[in-house]
Amino acid sequence: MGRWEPNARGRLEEAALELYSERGFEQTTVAQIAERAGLTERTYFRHFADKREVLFGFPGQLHAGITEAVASAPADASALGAVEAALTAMGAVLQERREKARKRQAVIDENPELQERELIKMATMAALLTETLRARGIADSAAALAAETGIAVFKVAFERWIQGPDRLDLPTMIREALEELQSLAADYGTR
Amino acid sequence: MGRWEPNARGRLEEAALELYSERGFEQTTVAQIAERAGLTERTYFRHFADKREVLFGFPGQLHAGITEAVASAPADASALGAVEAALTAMGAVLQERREKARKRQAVIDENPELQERELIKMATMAALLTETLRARGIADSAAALAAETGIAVFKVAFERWIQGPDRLDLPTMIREALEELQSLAADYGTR
DNA sequence: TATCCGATGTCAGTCACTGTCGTCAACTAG
DNA sequence: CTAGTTGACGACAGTGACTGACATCGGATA
Repeated sequence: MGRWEPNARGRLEEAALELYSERGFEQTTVAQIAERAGLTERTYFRHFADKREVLFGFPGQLHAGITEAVASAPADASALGAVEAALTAMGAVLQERREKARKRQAVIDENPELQERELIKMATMAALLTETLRARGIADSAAALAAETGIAVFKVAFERWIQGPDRLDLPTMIREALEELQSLAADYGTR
Repeated sequence: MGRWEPNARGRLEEAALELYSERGFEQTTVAQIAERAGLTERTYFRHFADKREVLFGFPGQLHAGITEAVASAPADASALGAVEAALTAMGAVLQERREKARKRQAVIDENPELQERELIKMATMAALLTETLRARGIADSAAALAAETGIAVFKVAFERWIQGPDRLDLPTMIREALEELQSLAADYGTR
């Protein structure tokens, strides 16, 4: 056994989510999180770049899923078809941890600073998605547009899912939102 | 004449943009900005909520333009048609201050913290746009989707505009990006 | 066994941001 | 004209996020 308890990072994540839920993000200090995790403030900052990042560790895991899903989409799929594959793959991952996701989202919804961080994570995914689409041979402009639009669709579907009843299926809701967008676009044409 | 030089806020904005451009955002302290503007650090924080906000004052002016543009769109316009009106109105405002916009964007592009703030400003506009569309009688889900998608389109068009040659017209580029999205959506249908 | 390494603790320091209070010109009521 | 009020700012002290430098020690390695 090591000199310290294992999984320091995980303990910090857990302690932070608890404290942020209990007393709010602003009312929690990093020192308190570290203390609850049995560590020091300095060690917190060795694991997370700042006070917010502790809530955003696992989106990193989604990145691998995105590239993978797009890569394994059928070769003849359209740009938005490939996007659909990526988004539903992400959705499937989230579908597992619904309760944690909901608790986390409740904290984020209460604090603008956290919302900023969430947005930039989404933007990062959009950039990654753009890159992956380009790798499929999709033209630059179409790739960027499809990716940005896809993320917008994901946001809408995620919000509906997290706020709706338990039985909802996120991947399904993503597909529905995409189809909805399609019909909006068709209407735009006939304006 | 007053006890102090007029337009303290404007002087702070100018000083900040200069310093951020010269030595970078992180390497600039609020005290330095205040000093260049002939004020104190405390006064800076009376005008701006934090170190970043000094770059994001004028997007607030865009908000009025959005609601106005959507309101004055033809009654029979589609959801994305109304969005087009809002986006091109914003585009027209930015078209005026191209040089300042470019300088500002260069600073933002260098710093993730500033990108976060920019993203949340965009999200705020999306929310406002959603609200305005609902006021036109567009269904909730369609309004949110149209607004989010519209902002995504705006981002793409803005980037092309700010990075492209001087002669480009932002409102035109917004319309082009919207049409491009439309064709992407049509392709999605025939996948 | 000697040495190195990696994760953590300790401590001092900077800077973003806030609360409080004092100052003084301009404005307003009488 | 005088007294009180207000608005914009300066001065000062304090908290907490975040960083750099260095010490510690169990475990892996030569």
